[in-house]
Amino acid sequence: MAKDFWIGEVHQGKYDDQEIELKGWVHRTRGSNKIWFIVLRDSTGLIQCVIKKTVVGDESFNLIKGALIESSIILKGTIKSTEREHGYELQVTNAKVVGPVNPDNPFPITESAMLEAEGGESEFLLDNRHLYLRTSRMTNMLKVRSTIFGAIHSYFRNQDFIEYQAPNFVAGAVEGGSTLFEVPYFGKKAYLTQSWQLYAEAAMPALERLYTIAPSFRAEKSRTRRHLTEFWHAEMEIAWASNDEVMKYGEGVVRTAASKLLEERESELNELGRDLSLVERYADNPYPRMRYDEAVEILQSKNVEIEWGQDLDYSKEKILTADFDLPHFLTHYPRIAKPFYHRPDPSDQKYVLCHDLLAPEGYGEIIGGGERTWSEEEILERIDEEGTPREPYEFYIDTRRYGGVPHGGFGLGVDRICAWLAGADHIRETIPFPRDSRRVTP
RNA sequence: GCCGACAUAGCUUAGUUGGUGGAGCGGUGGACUGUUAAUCCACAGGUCGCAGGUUCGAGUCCUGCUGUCGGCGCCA
Repeated sequence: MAKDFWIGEVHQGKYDDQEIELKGWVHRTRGSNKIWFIVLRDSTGLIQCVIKKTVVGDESFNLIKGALIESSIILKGTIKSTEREHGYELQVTNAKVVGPVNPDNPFPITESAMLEAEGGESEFLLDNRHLYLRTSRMTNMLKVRSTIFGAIHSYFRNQDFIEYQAPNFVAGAVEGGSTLFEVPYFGKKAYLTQSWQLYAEAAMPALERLYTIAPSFRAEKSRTRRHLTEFWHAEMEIAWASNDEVMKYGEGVVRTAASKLLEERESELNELGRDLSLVERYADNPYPRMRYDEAVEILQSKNVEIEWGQDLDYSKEKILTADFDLPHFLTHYPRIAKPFYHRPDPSDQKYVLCHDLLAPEGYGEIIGGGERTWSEEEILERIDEEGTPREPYEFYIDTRRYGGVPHGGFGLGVDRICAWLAGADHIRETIPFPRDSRRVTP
């Protein structure tokens, strides 16, 4: 039953003139009543298979001719290299249909639906996401995504970080309570987590260097190409580290993801229409750093209405990053613009020791992080000044009561990195079953 | 929460000042011995998102609803 031969291997020249058996799905068909062509797909590529009536016999020929698009089939034959378009062909001697497609209900994703997909994602393709996954665009994107997830894991593990899991059901918010998903919990209320961070800080004194890749949930009615209600969040937390040191890891993990893509997914990126020289630039260059104050000055010089103390929203980020050809770290935001867990800068208490990493090409913020408020006194002051109740954070404050140390971390939007590095038009294109405020199906 | 669009066959869509809804893809039948989004001929496929209204007559005009898409705020 196992599958021994892969289309990708054929194109590497592994089976020239050999007899092999290919298992896969019908991508396209054409032909006459004497010769039939099937472009066969498997997870590794496409190959044209040639079926001649004189070779396989009338019965077999007619059966395979009835295999509609997306039927699963097994074809046995000989691999021949060819001067024609496909490089290699399978000269079929034996054909078998495994899972047919009923002509009354053919595969719904047609050329016309695919043409639409080049520009964006139609309602129809979102409704038929489970079938759209089989198309080359989605397949390429999922391979790119896998490489990025792998790169994040190996980056942290290679530096002795411990992968650590936090609960997804939580009692309180990390920030601004309005974006929590509430779920019934045996007569009580629980929430879906927005971030691993607070639980990571609890384990920081035990593990010192820790990371995760996990889903986070935000009940924001955001309708943008950068937002999902369920997104994959890569987070890290490290003891004894300053804002600067945390940023080095942020830069490191992003550049590692970019170079892994160049190593492993060049052809996929090409097929997705990505300009590889951009990805190379993101892999090979250090990311500049800029203080919030400088960013405000730049914006003011461009006649953008902004006052000191305002957070940088996306419309301002977009103007700021328009001239950037690399991701930039923005640091030292005003204390009043950031939540309580950010540590005030000891050299000027108006600022916090934090950073956002802003991607170029309009992809916006991909990392948010910084140094944490770590003394008991300071965390209580920050919680009170924000008007946040203390009770839900008692466990968090305890981290400071028993041997608090300087520490920091960041959260990285993995789907956003995928969208940016792959050059996707929408974050939805990078995740198999996207969830937003209007869609939880399929 | 706010702003702006759109909804016609399984899919992509055309539809004029309101007058019996067409095409391409996909499907079915047929033709064709090397096709490349194969080609050619024929056929099937429609409660024009839903509910009201105006009118002799509504896919088309008006109102409401629903759904979807795009953008803002919020963030990763």
